[in-house]
Amino acid sequence: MSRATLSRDAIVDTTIRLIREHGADALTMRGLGQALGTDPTAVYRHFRDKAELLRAVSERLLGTVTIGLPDGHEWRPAVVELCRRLRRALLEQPRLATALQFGPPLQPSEFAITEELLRRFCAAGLDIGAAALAYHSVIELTVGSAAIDAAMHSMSDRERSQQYTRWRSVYAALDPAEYPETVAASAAMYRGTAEDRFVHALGRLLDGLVPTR
Amino acid sequence: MSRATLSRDAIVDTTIRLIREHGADALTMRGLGQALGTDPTAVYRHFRDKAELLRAVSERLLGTVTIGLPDGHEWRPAVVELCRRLRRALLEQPRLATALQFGPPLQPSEFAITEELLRRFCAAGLDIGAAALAYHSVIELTVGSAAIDAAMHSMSDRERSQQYTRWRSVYAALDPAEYPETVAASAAMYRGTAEDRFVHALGRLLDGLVPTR
DNA sequence: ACGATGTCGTCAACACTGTTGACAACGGCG
DNA sequence: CGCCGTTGTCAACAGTGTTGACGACATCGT
Repeated sequence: MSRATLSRDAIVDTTIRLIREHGADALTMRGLGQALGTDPTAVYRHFRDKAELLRAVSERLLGTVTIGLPDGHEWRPAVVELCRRLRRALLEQPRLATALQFGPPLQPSEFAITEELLRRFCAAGLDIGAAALAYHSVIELTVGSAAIDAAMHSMSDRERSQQYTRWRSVYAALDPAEYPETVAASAAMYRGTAEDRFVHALGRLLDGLVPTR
Repeated sequence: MSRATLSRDAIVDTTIRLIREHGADALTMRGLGQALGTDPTAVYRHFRDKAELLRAVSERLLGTVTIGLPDGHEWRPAVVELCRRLRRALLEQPRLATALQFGPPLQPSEFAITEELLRRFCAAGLDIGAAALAYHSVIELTVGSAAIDAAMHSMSDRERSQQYTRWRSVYAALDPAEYPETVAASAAMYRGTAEDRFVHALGRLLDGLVPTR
């Protein structure tokens, strides 16, 4: 049992790996210690508590969102791509959605995301106030899509499609007298991937936010 | 120490009260038992586990969403009002957002919400497939707005506005060279109430979802 | 070169969580 | 009356995040 030496980066690495493999809820300090090959409490030499560790994890995940974005003067593909990436990052860590509201020790990567979105909306012709509103709107949609899809995200493609099918059949089996539209729409519910549905919703939201004069 | 007799309804009542007073995270079975004046484990005679109790809580909260909705042939005010109510219900129990994805023992009140939204979208002239997409879009936005606002919701009005102000000053204090738009928009960020911002976003989303031919 | 200093992994323990099984008091039924 | 199922009580278990004392190690100043 060699005395492995840790670092913040190494801890964040295996934390993300564990979350990817077993889900965020299954992340435990003891399990983390075992995966690191050290005593669980060794992590506390590098992070004050679990919350700070998770903040570092979110910072790592959010850091990849804004890099290498398409840089043309077309605002819309850039916004869509940024939101897709943000959604994927949020999906990796469901609690991250609520952790966004932790008050003014904000993460640098969050500032980068905010700046990028505001810049694109201004480039689209919105004044600064409308850009701020658009920013809030887009973030809310993205967070919501990630939150709803979070539970399904840990399943395999096969399981997920099975789940969607089961879902649809539940809708289809409702009493047509009480839920006529739901029964009629059952085949169309949860169609395609969750990301497809999100991109569609985002497109309609952008249509409404940036009127094509 | 009189042997108080419980019921599912009474347990759900005080559970909601505790969540309202101390937040959902602070809800513990021992605390619940104390508030009920019984042994904590007595709750397990009425609910299999904490998850089932929370499902009953969400069913109770979601049940109020669809009742007494404005019933004219104008679809838009009805959709907005329903989403506002849904958002408020979700705010009361943050975990409820993710709990929505718990698979086919769905709650009756969820079906009622789905049916109502689909009906209104069909009344707005959408075909059934577009109505399903609109349903998903609107739900995602509502859940996201609730999730983001959840942390602030437990604070008093005074605390909340202080928090918003602090937030804005953090944005304003950023390096203008690196984050020009954010600094410029700082005064416009988090303006008004969170519900105002949500209603605005929902309006723009509906504009995009239901084109005015 | 060597002792001091501070970093960092280890171990035991604490307070807390949800949950279970044995026990007993109670009320309704034959 | 006597039985029995319902339901509150109690002790206990496994698991969680976290803390403080301990000790090995590397680094640094003289």
